Parts: sequence; C-alpha cells; structure tokens
Amino acid sequence: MTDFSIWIIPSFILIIEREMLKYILLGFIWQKPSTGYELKHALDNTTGNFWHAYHSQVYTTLRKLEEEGLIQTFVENGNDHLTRRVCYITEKGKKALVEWLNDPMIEIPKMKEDLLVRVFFSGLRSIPEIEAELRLQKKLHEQQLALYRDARQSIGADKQIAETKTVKLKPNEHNGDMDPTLTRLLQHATFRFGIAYEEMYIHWLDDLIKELKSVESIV
Amino acid sequence: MTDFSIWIIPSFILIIEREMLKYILLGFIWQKPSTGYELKHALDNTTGNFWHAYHSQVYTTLRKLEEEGLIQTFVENGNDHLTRRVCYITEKGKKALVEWLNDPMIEIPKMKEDLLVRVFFSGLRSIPEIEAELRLQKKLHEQQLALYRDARQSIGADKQIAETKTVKLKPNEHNGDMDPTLTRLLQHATFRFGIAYEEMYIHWLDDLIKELKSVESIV
DNA sequence: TTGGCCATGTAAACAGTTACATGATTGC
DNA sequence: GCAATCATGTAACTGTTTACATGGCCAA
Repeated sequence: MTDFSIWIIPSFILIIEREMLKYILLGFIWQKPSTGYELKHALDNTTGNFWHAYHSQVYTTLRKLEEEGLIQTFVENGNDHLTRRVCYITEKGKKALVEWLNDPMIEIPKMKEDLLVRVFFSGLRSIPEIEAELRLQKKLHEQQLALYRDARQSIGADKQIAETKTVKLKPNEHNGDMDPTLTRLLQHATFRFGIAYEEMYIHWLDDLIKELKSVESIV
Repeated sequence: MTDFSIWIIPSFILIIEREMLKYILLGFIWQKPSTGYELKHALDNTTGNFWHAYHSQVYTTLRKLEEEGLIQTFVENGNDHLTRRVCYITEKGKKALVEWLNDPMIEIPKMKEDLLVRVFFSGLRSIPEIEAELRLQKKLHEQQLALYRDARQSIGADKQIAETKTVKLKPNEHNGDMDPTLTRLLQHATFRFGIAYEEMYIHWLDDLIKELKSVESIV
C-alpha cells in the first residue's frame, strides 16, 4: 500500500538557455576585463542594436555573474581618484560561455513588432492618420539605416587590413580565445543584418503607403 | 527659509503607451465579444506572429481590463454544460483603443535578435559548428515562411471577393467600427511583413553560410 | 482508456524598465 | 557656475514565462 508516486522522476527536457545579457557580458569580459560602465558602452555601440540593456540591468547582472562564480571583480583605483570595479572572467565563466554557444538554438524566437499590432487594428483610423504614422516610421528607419551604414564603413576599413593576413583556423578546432578574423567576419554579418532589416522595413512601409494612397484616391 | 523644493512639479514627458496585449485584446473584443479561450486562439492565428502571449497572461490581462472598466464580462452557459466567461467591450474601452491608436509611435522599438548575439560571439566556435546552427535556423525560417504564405493565400481569396465591393471611406472620417476593406488591406500587409522578414532572414543566412564556407576552404 | 480539445484560472519566478540616489572631474 | 562624462549602485514596478491546478466532453 506504499505510495511510490513521490519517486516518479520528472522527464528531463532540454531547457533553452536564454539569459542573453549574462552571456553578452561574459563575451565582452572575456575579450577584455572591463567595468560595468565600459560594458554598458560596448553594448551601446555594438550588440545594443540587437540586444539593448539599461545600466541598472548591467550592474545587477554582473552581481549575479559574480555570485555564480563566472566572473571575479576587484575595486581598482590605480592612478586616479575613481573607484572602478573591474570584472575578470573566470575559467568557470569561459566554460559557461562556450557551453552556451555549443547548445544551438533549436527554435526561432517569437517576433515582437509593435507597429504591426497598430497596423492590424488601424481599420479604426482614417487613412491620412495611418499614412502619417507610417511616414514617420519610414523616417526613423531611414535614420537607423544610416547609422548602420556608417558603422559598417568603419568596420569595413578594419576588415580590409585583416584580410591581408592569412586565415589560420582548422575545422573543429579553436584555441579557446576568439579567432580575430572569424570574429570580424561574424560581427560584420550582424551589421549586415541590421542593414538588410531596415531596408526590408522601409520597402514594406513604402508599399503599404502606396497601397493606402491608391485606396484613398478611389473615394 | 521655507524649502519649496517639494513643490517642484516634474516635467511631463509624453509616455508612450505600451501594454500591447491590452489593446490587442480590446481590438479583438470590439470585433466580436469573445471568451479568453477564443481570444487566445485569435492571437495564435493572427497577431501571435508579431505579438505572442500565453493563456495565463490573456486571462490576467482580461481581469485588468475589467477592473479598468474597458470591458464587461458575463458568465454564460447557454445551451451547454461549459462555463464560458464572455467579454464585451464598453464605450470606455472603445474610447481607450481609439485614443491609443491616435497616439502614434514616435520611436522605433529596440530589436531583440537572439541569433545575432550568438553570431556576434561565435568567434569562439569552430566554423562547422556555426554552419550547422545557421543551416538549422534556415530550415526553421523556411518553415515559418511557408506558414505565412499559406496564411496569405487564404486571406488573398477573401480579399478578391472584397475588392468587388466599392470602397466607401472619406478621409479623416470613420464610423467608429472598423472599415472592413481597409482592415483587410492592413491585416494583409502584416502578413506581407512576415513574408518579407523571413525572406530577408533566409537570404542573410545564405550569405553568411557561403562566406563561412569560403573562409573554411582557405584552411 | 487515452489523448485531444474545450475552458478557466492562480502563483511564483524571472526579465526588463523607470525612478531614485550619489559624487568626482573636466572643459566651456 | 554649468553641463557633460565618468562611475556605481538600489528600489519599485511592470511584463513575461513557467508551473501548478482543475474538470468535462468526445472520438479512436
């Protein structure tokens, strides 16, 4: 009559690690020991385009990383007055990042597009109102596109220098630290994504604006 | 010597209303009084592609909408056994949705692209590993694209029938309820966005895979 | 009898945002 | 004297996700 139900072992399902910011910070710290402030700037200038975070979240996530032993931090005030807390990656931290990378994404994340929600229900609005919003969005996306193109140009200059060196990388093998040529290629690709995305967006907006204009003119 | 600092009125900044799910539900309920279960399905089949929500969030958001007086709900068990709580939009709810729509988005939301984060730090991985992940992603995005194309075809059929009717809509004027022709046009456009997005994504993946192959072959 | 669909919720944890809070240095 | 930049954090809140929890109908 003993109840064995307590002994039933739950099935282990592959849990997809999210916690993106954790791994972004680890990646940056691996490249170079940094302070929270520096990491926030690294974020703003690079990955911030596809993964934004506020400084408050950066600091709290760094505390979590330290608690988990993935980084170590030291207050350094070296030659100046300022108290800077510099973060260093630990061996455990390196291992965690590599493991996370080796566990590939097996699904596509759910898209969240605010404007599409508004468009979906804009049958309640007048066409000129909708058009005005779409034109404003077009302007904003054109600005973003210009930013990406500038960024690509500066990276592009680096890349050309890099290409003069020969690539030294065997398949299935890397030395633990990042391969600089491969890294440059991949980071360049993320900017290309940004450009392709904004171009697609602007194109879509143009088409929709045109479509609305033609409906409007019928009246 | 009185301290007047307490009287300083904070400057009022335009707060951009987010709370997307609230307005999505309001929009659907306006179109047709519905239960939480029905709303969850409407979401999954349409706006879920650009704004996902779990059923738990749907139910809690409905409670909030009711508390704010934007909807009214009634338990109905009509001809069957089931207890269904049907939600009806109130005049206040209609006003809230229209006001939200009339307050246009004045910035672009921050992109969140999980894969780009991984690509950005994949200099730590071997090229075949990266390639494998990108090919998997390509497959997943092709599946998503196929889903969008199917959805568009079914909508497209509706649209042709709709186009035989004449459009009756004056600029700056609408009757409170949604204009069916305009709504169809706009909802069709959201599917076109999905298709354009997936095509762009697949294209970008193809380019990156090719680039990696060429780097790999140098070794 | 098993699984799928209908139907509704609560609770806890986690991620992300906004606001609060402080203070030194540097250049105009 | 003022604004910008460097520099670090905490607190409260909102939004999202996961897990818990229940129960009836119907068809294979």
